[in-house]
Amino acid sequence: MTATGDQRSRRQRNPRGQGERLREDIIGAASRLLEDPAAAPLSLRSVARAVGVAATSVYLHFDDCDALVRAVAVRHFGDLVRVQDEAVAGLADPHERVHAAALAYCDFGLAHPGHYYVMFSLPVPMRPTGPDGVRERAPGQTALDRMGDLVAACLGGDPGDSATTTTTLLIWQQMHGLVSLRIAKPAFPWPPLAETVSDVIDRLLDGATAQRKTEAA
Amino acid sequence: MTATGDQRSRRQRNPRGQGERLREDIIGAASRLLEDPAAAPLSLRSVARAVGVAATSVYLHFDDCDALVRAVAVRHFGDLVRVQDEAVAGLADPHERVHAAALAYCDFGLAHPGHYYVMFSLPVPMRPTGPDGVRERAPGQTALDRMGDLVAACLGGDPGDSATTTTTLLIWQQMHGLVSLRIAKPAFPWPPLAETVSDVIDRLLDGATAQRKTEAA
DNA sequence: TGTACATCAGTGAACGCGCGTTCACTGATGTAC
DNA sequence: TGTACATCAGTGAACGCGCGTTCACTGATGTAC
Repeated sequence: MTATGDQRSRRQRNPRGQGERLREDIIGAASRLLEDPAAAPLSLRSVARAVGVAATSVYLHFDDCDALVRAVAVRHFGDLVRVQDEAVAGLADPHERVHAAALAYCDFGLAHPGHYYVMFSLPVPMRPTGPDGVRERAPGQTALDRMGDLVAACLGGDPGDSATTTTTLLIWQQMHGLVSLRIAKPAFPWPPLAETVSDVIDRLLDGATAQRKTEAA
Repeated sequence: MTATGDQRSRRQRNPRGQGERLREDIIGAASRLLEDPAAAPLSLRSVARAVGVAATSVYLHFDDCDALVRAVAVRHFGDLVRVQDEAVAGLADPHERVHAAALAYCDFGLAHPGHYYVMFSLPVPMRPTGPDGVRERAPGQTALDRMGDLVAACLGGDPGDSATTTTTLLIWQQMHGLVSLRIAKPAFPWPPLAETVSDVIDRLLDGATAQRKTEAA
């Protein structure tokens, strides 16, 4: 119980040149408020209250609530990529690597349902154009590309070929369906997670190799 | 342009004994307001305005906004079952029937993204207990059971056996992932719908028969 | 070394709005006697 | 046949609340001369 543990107290002003630290604090507080997927929608004032700052101060770093939510999503997309990278780090077998990455994805989503919801379900467009009107890279693209590399290694193809991209998309859709349904319907009698993931990844990968054989014949 | 087309006009009171018709009108108006998944969250007052009725009149039929949203979801779960039944009606081949039902599910979700969102993504619990405290049947259960029957016919098993329920769940998760990601990420370069559905349903069904062979050997 | 000025990192009061919820009320239509 | 009463299907004003957004302001810290 330190003094900084009291979120309602007024926070001390940052020293000169450190104004960007408030930006990070705001993203952190918004992230905490978004942890519960069933909580009330985020408001500028609730974030300001959680940070211990005047409501107007949020405007110093974010145009509006959507911009803040996008920043939270971007931060957690980074976390997701990191978690998946760590999950496959010690593994050599390509199949094992795909299984591990898929399971890590599901674990991440189910451990942070509110953040997962913000990343993949909230109808807030992901900054389709940058400040110069230039189309930016979608923040989740890196996670998908990583999975594409793992699948390519598994199927013995290039990350860009048709079988790989198709199978990668199917895996993504499957993992997303699994996670978001478990979040939305917690009362449903879901089977154990690891078995389901292992089973379905095998089916999707086997389907790709079966198609390759048919095409070759 | 009839007089009834003006949603802002005050509506005429129902005749005696027909008070339940307002309930249907409220559900209809709420459904229309929920059509756009990116629209503002439903409010009692917006619904009352759309129906042309005083805000307090909504209370005559619904305890709160969540109860109304649940009623909208239940109505559309009924539509989903109907659409899937129609899709398989003329088909005899068990594989074709699963494919048709899966495609109908996706078409339904993509044609009504806002309603799909309310049914499967909104964190409003689906009336977990009835008025007597008795646990009620989840409104989406019928749709899932129907798919279970189709899959059972395809795999040559019972609707309740392990291979069937597992495969049915995987198909549901895949369809849900496909639909909800296309709704949430419309800018992504998605492949043609029918081909994707056909491909992945084959992979998931083939995986089940492959497992059965392995177990038998 | 002093001092005027600029910049930085915010603050605080005020606004109008839509919301959920409450309360007493209304006016048409049926029904008992 | 008349009339008092009950019921039905709503209405309308009012409340307090939290919200996004605006505007001018503050007070500490640096910097030019």
